Amino acid sequence: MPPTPPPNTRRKILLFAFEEFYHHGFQGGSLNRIVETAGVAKGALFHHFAGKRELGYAVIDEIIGPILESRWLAPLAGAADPAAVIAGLFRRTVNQDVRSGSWIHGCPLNNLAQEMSPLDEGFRSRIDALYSAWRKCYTDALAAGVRSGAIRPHVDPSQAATLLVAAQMGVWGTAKSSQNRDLMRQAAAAVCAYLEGLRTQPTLRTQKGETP
Amino acid sequence: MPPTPPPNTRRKILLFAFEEFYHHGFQGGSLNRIVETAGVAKGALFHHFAGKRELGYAVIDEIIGPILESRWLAPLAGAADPAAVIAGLFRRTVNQDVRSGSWIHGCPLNNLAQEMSPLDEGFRSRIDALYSAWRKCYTDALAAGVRSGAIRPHVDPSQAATLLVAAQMGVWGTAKSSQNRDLMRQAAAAVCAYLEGLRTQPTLRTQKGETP
Amino acid sequence: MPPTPPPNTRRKILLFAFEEFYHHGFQGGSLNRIVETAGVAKGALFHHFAGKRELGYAVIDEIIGPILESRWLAPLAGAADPAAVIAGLFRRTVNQDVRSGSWIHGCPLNNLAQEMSPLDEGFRSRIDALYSAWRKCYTDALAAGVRSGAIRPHVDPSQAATLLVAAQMGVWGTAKSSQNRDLMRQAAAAVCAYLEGLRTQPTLRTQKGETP
Amino acid sequence: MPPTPPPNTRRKILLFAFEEFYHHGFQGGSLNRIVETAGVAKGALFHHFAGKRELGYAVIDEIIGPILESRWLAPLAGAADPAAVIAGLFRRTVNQDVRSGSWIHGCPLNNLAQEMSPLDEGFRSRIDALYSAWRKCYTDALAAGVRSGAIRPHVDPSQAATLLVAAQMGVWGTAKSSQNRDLMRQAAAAVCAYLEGLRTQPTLRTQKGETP
DNA sequence: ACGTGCGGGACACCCCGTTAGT
DNA sequence: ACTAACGGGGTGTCCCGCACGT
Repeated sequence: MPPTPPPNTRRKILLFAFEEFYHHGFQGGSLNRIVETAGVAKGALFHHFAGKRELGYAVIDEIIGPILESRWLAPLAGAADPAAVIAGLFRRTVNQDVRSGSWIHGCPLNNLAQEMSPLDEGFRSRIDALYSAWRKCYTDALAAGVRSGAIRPHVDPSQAATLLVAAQMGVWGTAKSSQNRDLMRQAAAAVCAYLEGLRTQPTLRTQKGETP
Repeated sequence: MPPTPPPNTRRKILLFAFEEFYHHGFQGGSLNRIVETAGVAKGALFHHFAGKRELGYAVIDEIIGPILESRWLAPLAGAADPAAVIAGLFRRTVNQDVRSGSWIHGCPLNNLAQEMSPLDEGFRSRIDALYSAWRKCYTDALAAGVRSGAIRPHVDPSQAATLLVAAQMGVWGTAKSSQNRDLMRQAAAAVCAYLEGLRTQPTLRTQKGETP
Repeated sequence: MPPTPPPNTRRKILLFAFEEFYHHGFQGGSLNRIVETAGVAKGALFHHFAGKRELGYAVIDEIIGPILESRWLAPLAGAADPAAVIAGLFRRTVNQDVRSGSWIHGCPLNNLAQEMSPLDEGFRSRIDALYSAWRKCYTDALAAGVRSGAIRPHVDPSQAATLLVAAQMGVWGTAKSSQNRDLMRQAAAAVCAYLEGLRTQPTLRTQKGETP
Repeated sequence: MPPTPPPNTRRKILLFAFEEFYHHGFQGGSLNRIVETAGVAKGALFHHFAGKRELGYAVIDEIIGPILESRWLAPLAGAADPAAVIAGLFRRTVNQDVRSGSWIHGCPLNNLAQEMSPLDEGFRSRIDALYSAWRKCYTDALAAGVRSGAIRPHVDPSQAATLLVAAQMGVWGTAKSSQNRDLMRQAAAAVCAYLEGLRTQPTLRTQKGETP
């Protein structure tokens, strides 16, 4: 076990590549800029990654995937009231993105999805795998909710999950093109209202993480 | 009456530019390819448009805007049952896109929105104007429905319109990254189910243009 | 005799072409900019001039030549004390150029000479003709001064004229690259001192047109 | 000790760039021609220089500056009779340029000065620095001559230096636009006569390197 | 494991010139 | 006399990728 298990050039490149592609798109992103801002040489990049495309793949696998897992999937584990938890995630993430300013750049996964899915099968399959996992997570949680009685019985978990993921894309897309905080909040509120309609008892309105 | 029954090079460039940007994105789109496939010279392109960016603006203004108007906005004029009409538009357009194969490339407007909104204010404002018009059209139609009794009274037309437009983005985004016809249809069905929930009397399920 | 002998598009083009080439050089000058600022169409330019090169020739023949004649040559006609008159012209023109701000761009004729003489024989011969006329004018005036006794007898008029024209180039060149008014004035003063040394009697220092 | 006994691509590019700009001007010079004649790739050029402008800067700093130093400045170091040395430099350099044929293209520094000084501050300041050094060198040498008695006491060293540098511009400018060897020699002779007038004792007329 | 120098190729841009037409 | 549309070609730029070297 080395003291610093090398300065981990590879990880550094990945992080700056994520930023670059997030801000300029994949095609518009520049490897030169990445290595410059990361403070490493071109050779280092090509030592760790076979090319620009493979770097993009790695960004999805090693950066975006884990973010999705920790932000959207893990919090749902064993949720008693899945619709309420999902609504809470929406509200919390919207607030986080508005505060951090990253809401202007949209959702990293959706950005790559829209830009690269039709152009490269490697991107498409990786992105699709993440969205599939996302839908499956929601589907399972909602199905459990139906069984436990927290979700209305007539709800189709799979269909609702598909709509919720699609709506997530749409909410962040709306934010990006409108650059209007209120509109983004309104879109998120509409999703929350839809989620409320899935629940059995229309209980207390507010979840944790609300902002004034 | 123009001097020559115009060969309308400008229009030809616009159409091929739309195709190019639709298939490769704006940043990935190549002016060389556009003039090559359009069969015009570089000089002609730069005679009609000041540069790549202005060509992109013109594509939005003169191609995408009218498509949006004729496909999604005009059919809603004076609709007695707006939720049903919107649901019909969804089903019809999904079917059209699946048949034409264009569903793989997503929604032209959404593509540009995701790629260019944060990078260029000219793109952002034009795209936002179209989405705003879209939302306003839905809002007005739903509000009229509330007044006429076709839409449930507790529905917030503006919020529902925002969700519907966001969901449209999401449906086509889902299609693009999954390249799965059934998933796209499921997403569209979820939107239609949501729309059904907005209506006062749950009448006969099927609109024109349904496919199994 | 027409009232306005057409709006004289040709003349307008010439004047704006002179400005353009004066400010951007001939190679760097843009015909598009010329016709744009002149408010005429490309066709008009190519109707009056066979091409960029011929336009440049016409600028020399019809704009720069007359300016040279009226500013530097005509005032010397029949001068009793040629060295004093030439010195006065230097001082006056330096002051004019400093006031008008054109000193930063140097001498229009010298600019074209340096840029185009080795590249195009048409330019070179026209420019050389103007400089030859300039030198001949000085030579004749100095020779007359020698005969009249205003100029010291041992002075070689031709050699002195050559030096004076060369020094004029150098003064304006110095001004352009230094962008230093004092240095330009110092260079002009050195030329005047040289001229003073050509005169027979070192009389009163000041000529007309001095500035404080 | 560099890794490989360096093929010194950078130096090769600089030399060919100097030639290109000397013959076609900076704006008229073509990077394509430079890399082609130098036998290097475009990428190599842009690896060593940030762009055309920076390449031009480097040509001034690394090629023209040293030439000026070695040809005009260094020979004056510790000259006992500065006016005679300067006159000798003029005669020698004129002869060199006539023999090599480069006199047709004028003075590389003056060419760039006339073309680029008003267009780009980076060029202007670099060029001005060289001319300032040139003037300072002459000024110091003449001032030393005044102190040692080799130069007449009433001579203003600074003013004379300014005139000499300006005259150098003019001599080479005259050569370029006239393409007349005799005229160039006459102009140089006029400068030498002027220099002779600065000296205390009018000694033997001829310096080394005279040609008929 | 990582850095330097370099290879080509493609890109957007824009320019000068022409032609068909009024 | 004057114009709009158009033709190609050339420009500087810059990018991705590789082959050495340490």
